[in-house]
Amino acid sequence: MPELPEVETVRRGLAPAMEGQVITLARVNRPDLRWPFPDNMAQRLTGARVLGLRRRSKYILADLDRGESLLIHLGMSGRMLVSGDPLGQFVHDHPAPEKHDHVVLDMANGARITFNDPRRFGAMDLLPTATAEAHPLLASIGPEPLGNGFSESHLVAALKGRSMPIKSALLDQKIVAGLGNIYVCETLYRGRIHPARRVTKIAQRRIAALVPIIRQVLSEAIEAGGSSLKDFRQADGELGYFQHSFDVYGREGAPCKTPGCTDHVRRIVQSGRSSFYCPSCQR
DNA sequence: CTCGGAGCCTGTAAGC
DNA sequence: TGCTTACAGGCTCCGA
Repeated sequence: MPELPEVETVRRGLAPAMEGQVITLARVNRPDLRWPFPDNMAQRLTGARVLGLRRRSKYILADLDRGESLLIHLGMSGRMLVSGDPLGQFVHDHPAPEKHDHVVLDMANGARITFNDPRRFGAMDLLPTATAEAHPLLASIGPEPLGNGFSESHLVAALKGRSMPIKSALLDQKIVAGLGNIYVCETLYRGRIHPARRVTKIAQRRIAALVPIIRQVLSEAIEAGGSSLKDFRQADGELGYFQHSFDVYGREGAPCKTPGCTDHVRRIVQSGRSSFYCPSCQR
C-alpha cells in the first residue's frame, strides 16, 4: 500500500478523527513491530492531546501536547482503520478485533484508530517534537518531492557520478524521499527512460525532465486517493485503499498505452524488485 | 563511499 | 484438495 501518496491519503483520513483530540486510551498488543516499541508507549500516549498530523516522506508524525511526537510507518502492509466516530463520518460501531491489530487508540471524540500490520514491517516510535528531523529514520533522507527542496538542479546534482540504474536511483530515499516501486515505474514510463538504464548514460536534460513528471505522478495519485477515500470511508472506514489505474505497473503483457505504440508492457527484476516498462517507448 | 543481494514477516495466488 | 513456490507497494544490513 504505502508510498508517499498513500501515506498522505492516510494522514488526511486520520486528521479529522485525531487532530485536537485527547487519546483517552492507548493499547499496545505486542512489544514490537519491525523494532521494539519505545518504553511505556501506551502510557506515554494515553492522556496526550494530538495537536496535529504531519507527513515526512512515507512517515506520519502525530505531534502531541507533551513535547513528544508519535512516528508512524506503515511498512508494506500497514493499515489504519478509523471507527466509532460520533459524527458518523466513519464506521459507527467498532468492528470486532482482528488478527494483527497491534496498536489501538481511543480518542475523546469516540473515534478509534486501529493500526493493523500483518507483515510487521511497519514501525512506531516516540521522539522529541523539537528534534524530530534528527530521528535516525528521518535524518538522512532527501527532499520532499512536492516541496521546494526538490528541483531539477537537486536531482541532477544528486545523480552526478552515480552509476546505478535509474530505477535504483529513484528508489533511493536519500536522493528523493517518498517514491516507491509503483511510482518509480510510472515516472520512468512517462519520462520514456528504460528502468535499467545507468544514470551515467542519461542526458542531463532527460534527468531534469523527471522532476515535473515525479510531481505530476504523485499529485495525481494523491488526488485519486483523496477522492476515492471519501467513498470508501462511507463503506467501512478503512483508509488508504483505493483502486489504482496505472500505465505500466502490474500490467505485464498488456498493450502499451502510448498512442500509436503496438508493443506490450514487459516485467524485469532489478535488485529483487519488479520493474514494468514498455521496451519500445522507454530507452 | 558505492552498489547489489539477502533478510525481515505473513498472506495470497498460481502452479503442479 | 493439498502442497510448494513466487511474489507483495519498505527498509536495513552486510559484503564485494
